[in-house]
Amino acid sequence: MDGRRGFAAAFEQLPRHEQQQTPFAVPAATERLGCDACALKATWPQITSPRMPLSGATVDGTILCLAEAPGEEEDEYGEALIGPSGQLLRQYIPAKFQQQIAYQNIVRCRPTNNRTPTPDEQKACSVYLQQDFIQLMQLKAIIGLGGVPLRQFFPSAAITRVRGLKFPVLVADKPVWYYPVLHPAYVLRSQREGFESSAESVFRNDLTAFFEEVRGWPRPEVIRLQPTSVILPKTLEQARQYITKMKPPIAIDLETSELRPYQRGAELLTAAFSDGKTTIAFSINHPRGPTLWGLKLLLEVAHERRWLAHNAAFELSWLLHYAKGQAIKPFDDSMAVARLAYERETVLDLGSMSQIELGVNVKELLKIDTTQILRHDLTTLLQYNGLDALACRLCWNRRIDDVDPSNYQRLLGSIAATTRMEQMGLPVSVECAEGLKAHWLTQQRNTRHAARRLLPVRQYEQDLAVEFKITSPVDVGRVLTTYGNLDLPRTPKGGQYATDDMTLAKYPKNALANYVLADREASKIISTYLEPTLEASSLYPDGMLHPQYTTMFVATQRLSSRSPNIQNYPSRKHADIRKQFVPPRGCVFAKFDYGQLEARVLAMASQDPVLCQSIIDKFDIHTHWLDRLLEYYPRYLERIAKQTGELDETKLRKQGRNIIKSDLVFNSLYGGGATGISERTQIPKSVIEKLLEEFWGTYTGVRHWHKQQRAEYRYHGTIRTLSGRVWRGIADGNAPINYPIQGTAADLVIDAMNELAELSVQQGDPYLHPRLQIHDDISLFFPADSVDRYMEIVHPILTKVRYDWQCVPLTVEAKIGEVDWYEMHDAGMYEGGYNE
DNA sequence: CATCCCCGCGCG
DNA sequence: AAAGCGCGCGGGGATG
Repeated sequence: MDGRRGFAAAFEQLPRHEQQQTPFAVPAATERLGCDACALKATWPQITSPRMPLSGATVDGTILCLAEAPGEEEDEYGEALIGPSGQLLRQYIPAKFQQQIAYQNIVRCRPTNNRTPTPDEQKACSVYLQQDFIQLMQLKAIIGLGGVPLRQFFPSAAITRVRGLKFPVLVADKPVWYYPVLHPAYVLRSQREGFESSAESVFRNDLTAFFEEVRGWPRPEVIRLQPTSVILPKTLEQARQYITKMKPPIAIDLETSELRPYQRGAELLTAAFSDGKTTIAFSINHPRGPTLWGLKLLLEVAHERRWLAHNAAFELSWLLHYAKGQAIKPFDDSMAVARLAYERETVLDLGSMSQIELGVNVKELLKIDTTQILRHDLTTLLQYNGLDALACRLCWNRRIDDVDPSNYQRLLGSIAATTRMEQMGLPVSVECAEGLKAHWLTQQRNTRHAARRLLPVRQYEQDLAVEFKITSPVDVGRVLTTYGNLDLPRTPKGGQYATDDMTLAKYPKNALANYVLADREASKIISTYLEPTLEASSLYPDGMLHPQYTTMFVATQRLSSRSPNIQNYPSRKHADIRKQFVPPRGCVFAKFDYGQLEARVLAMASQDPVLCQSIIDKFDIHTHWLDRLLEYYPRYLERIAKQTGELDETKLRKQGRNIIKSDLVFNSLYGGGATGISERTQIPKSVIEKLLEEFWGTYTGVRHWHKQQRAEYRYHGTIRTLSGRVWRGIADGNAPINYPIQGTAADLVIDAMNELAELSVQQGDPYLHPRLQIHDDISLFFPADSVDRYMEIVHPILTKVRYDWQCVPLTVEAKIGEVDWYEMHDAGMYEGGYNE
């Protein structure tokens, strides 16, 4: 033997042809007590234990630490979790628990080079695991290390998403808790000299929470969800009898042919109601059995009873569509409950939530392909529909008491507001989009044509006998380096040549580099910003664009938008793309932009006296820091002049101020450092360092708050907004600083958006309803003849003081667009109050 | 042909 | 250690 020991080394000594096979590949080995690897192992005398026995508290253990597979030490000594990973884990086990813990791996042989064991290998070893579970009579909880054991119990989940959340599982027919944590080997890999990585603090915090709480956990319970328990009433009267007995909120689940009722071809197929005890499902307009009463019944519930759904935006959009203006009762949302209770933006789907709350994944019970929904028979679909409603209500019951009411209400409000916003849609000008598209297509043709005539491109095509694709970063990188003699840096990840904007802009005289940039500009504008508008009329019979908002899937709980993403339409260069969006006849665009919202929130969070006072006094800190920079580095404006060709002193200062604002002031306030700032601004690092010393000497309160945020995340694994929302994800770098600011800012805007939306519904006035939300920008359509009146209603709501921590005022800048979303003129700056 | 990742880039 | 953060989308290219 050489220095290496164990099975892997033994394997490497096998003749080559035997190595070719995957060492552990096992065909359907579940009945055999063993796999090829074990058989092989037994033939090697130096391996004493052909299968790894349970270790630690093997008989009366209440907790099982379950890892993936043995490493080198485990393999040699035949004991689980004794190597570096095991040592890291054991470090965090409190002394009083040590006698109660058993240790085991899913797979019992060491995979070559510690590779992940294959599903077949895992399956083969599951027989052993079953024996261990039978042996552990007192087992209460499993601490699952990493993704491999997790997949045995929760196949659809990702470990980084579900870690730190307990859920019930059945082992040897007995329910126990499964508590997933990161794999310690992953933590070790992410470790660096001198301080704790975010993976390590997450790992430590998850384990600490487990040992603090496990004794208080209730007995785990796995719920049985029976498809046959779903009642399928035949008549309206029958159905009504069940519903009158249901306790609110009544969970509603709908099956439809399209996501939104205003899409072309949208059809409401079936519906289900449940109160957690009684569950009914019925057809509405399913082609294999439409009912005349289904829709009527659905609307009766929506109009008369408090209801509930999982991701209520979906059900609400259909209810609003059919209610035709009649009021819908308030609702609950089990997904919103999960969003707040799980303190993360992941594992919120009903399948995951039911696994976590009920110990059973409702989506695994009846396999329905929702993209081919009409292929399933009606009864199966109704049962599936009913189980979803049942699971929704049961999950809601489990967690509703765990969530903060005001944060829950805000989330529900944003669901209602965005759903109505989506439903109303945005009028577009097809003629305008067509004109813009024609212009950009010409642009694109010209650059592509010119690029192909360049010598390096022709040589490249000739030598490699391929067609040069200007849209391919790989092609561009190769041509520019090999045939164009440029020395391009590599991308951090894939090691390809970097051809991004910043890099190519360094070669302003290189013709190909310029064509590439021009082509990217044209392609992006055409495909991302013009084509969606032109497709709107085929997707939506009303001809309007209906971008969809999400309220729960962003870490900070900002909104996000898709199909198309209305939140990233150009606003700086080529802002005229926004001309496609026009107000309805007789209306104007009214756009409200919060001024320096995040800086204000940082002032509220840090209570930094200098920052707070400069905001209250409307002192322009960006100009101040530009002036301070010029003190250290007088040539700065000259340098900008050289780059931009700007000669006017005032304009030059304005340009300088804007660069300092985004690349130095905001960058620093969000945790950026001298290296990055120097790189972006091209100001020498030594200058930046001196300036930053002064900067942080000024904003000591902010610096202290930064430290506090990092510390809270390290010690508790949590990040929270001023409104008390908690996030528990894996945060890298400066997220603990950025998250509370972005999240709090989002809350303030969403509060205002919700209030406007509710007022609009209350007063039956569509002009009070927000139509667009872009983080710190809310737009509405005002009647052209009453702009002033609406302005006076809207701006106080936007700048209202809602929390005691608002120690500086909020401001909004109003703009009015008579013809479109591009040509806008100033319509006032409004400042709200604040708490002294 | 579908799915995934990478790259690049628009917004706040 | 070095690091602003948060998104969605389109195209290329590899993979199965």
